[in-house]
Amino acid sequence: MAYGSAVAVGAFVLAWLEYRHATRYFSTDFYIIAIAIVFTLTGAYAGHRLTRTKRPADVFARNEAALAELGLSTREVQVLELLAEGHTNQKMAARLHVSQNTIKTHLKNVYAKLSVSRRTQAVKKARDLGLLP
Amino acid sequence: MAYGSAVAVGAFVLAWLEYRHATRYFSTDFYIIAIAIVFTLTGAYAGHRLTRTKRPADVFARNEAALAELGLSTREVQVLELLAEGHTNQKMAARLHVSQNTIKTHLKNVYAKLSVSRRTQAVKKARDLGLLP
DNA sequence: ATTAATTTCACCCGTACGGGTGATGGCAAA
DNA sequence: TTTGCCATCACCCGTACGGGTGAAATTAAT
Repeated sequence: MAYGSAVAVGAFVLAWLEYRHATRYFSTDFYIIAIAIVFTLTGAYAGHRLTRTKRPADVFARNEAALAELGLSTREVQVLELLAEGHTNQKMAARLHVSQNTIKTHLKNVYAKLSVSRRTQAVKKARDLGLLP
Repeated sequence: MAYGSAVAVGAFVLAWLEYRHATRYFSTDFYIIAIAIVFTLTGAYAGHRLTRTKRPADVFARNEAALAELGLSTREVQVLELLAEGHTNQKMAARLHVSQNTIKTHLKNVYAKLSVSRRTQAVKKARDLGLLP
């Protein structure tokens, strides 16, 4: 890839410099310094390309430890996710095919386990604990 | 720093090699290749150190473009931030030294500008737009 | 100087939400 | 089998919240 190309270019430059070297047009020191500079830059570019972290495909990993410690059930986590999406109790009920009262019950349990009293606080705390993206 | 040290070491190696070069112990090609390798590695290290992004101290950069496009005022953004913290209208009012009615007014404007109707939705949308961390 | 945007505040109304209590059936572990 | 957790649902009560309207003071731009 890019590194290979860079190495190829470097090799070419090296060969070219050696050819010129044979003509004794410049001093040996000049060639050595030139080579040092060229390869430093080549290496810098390669180092940059090869070691930079790839971010885009950043996948969320739920903090299962915190989840277990809090004792949140699967249903409660589902409600928590819908909560973070900004849904009303009504829409959550529709989404999970249960009554609003059931949603309210789950929410109360979530609030209790997260030690909060309002939905925005629940979302924030869940996010801080790594329970939500 | 690290780059400076690397350059110093490289310079030393260069000097050392030149010294040895004077003795004609190895061929010129050997020195050139050795220098190429050393500087490639030095450059690779420097390139890695200098261009890698510092993730740990990841600073949040607000999406000013979206902010301007939505026409959110500074006060409205402040309320939005407190909202994301999970505060009630009462606490927001206390924090900003204004009445709850003022907070409610700001919130209404925020909702209108974000095209949402509830606080959790506002927080989610603001986050998606890069207005909040 | 007039206009426009911002910030502040008030009142009313209706609903969404939070808190408490209690109840049912299922399912799994002790 | 009994104990405990989970999921489901209901009712009540009170407050927080959302929506509408209106308005005054301040500041910035025209």
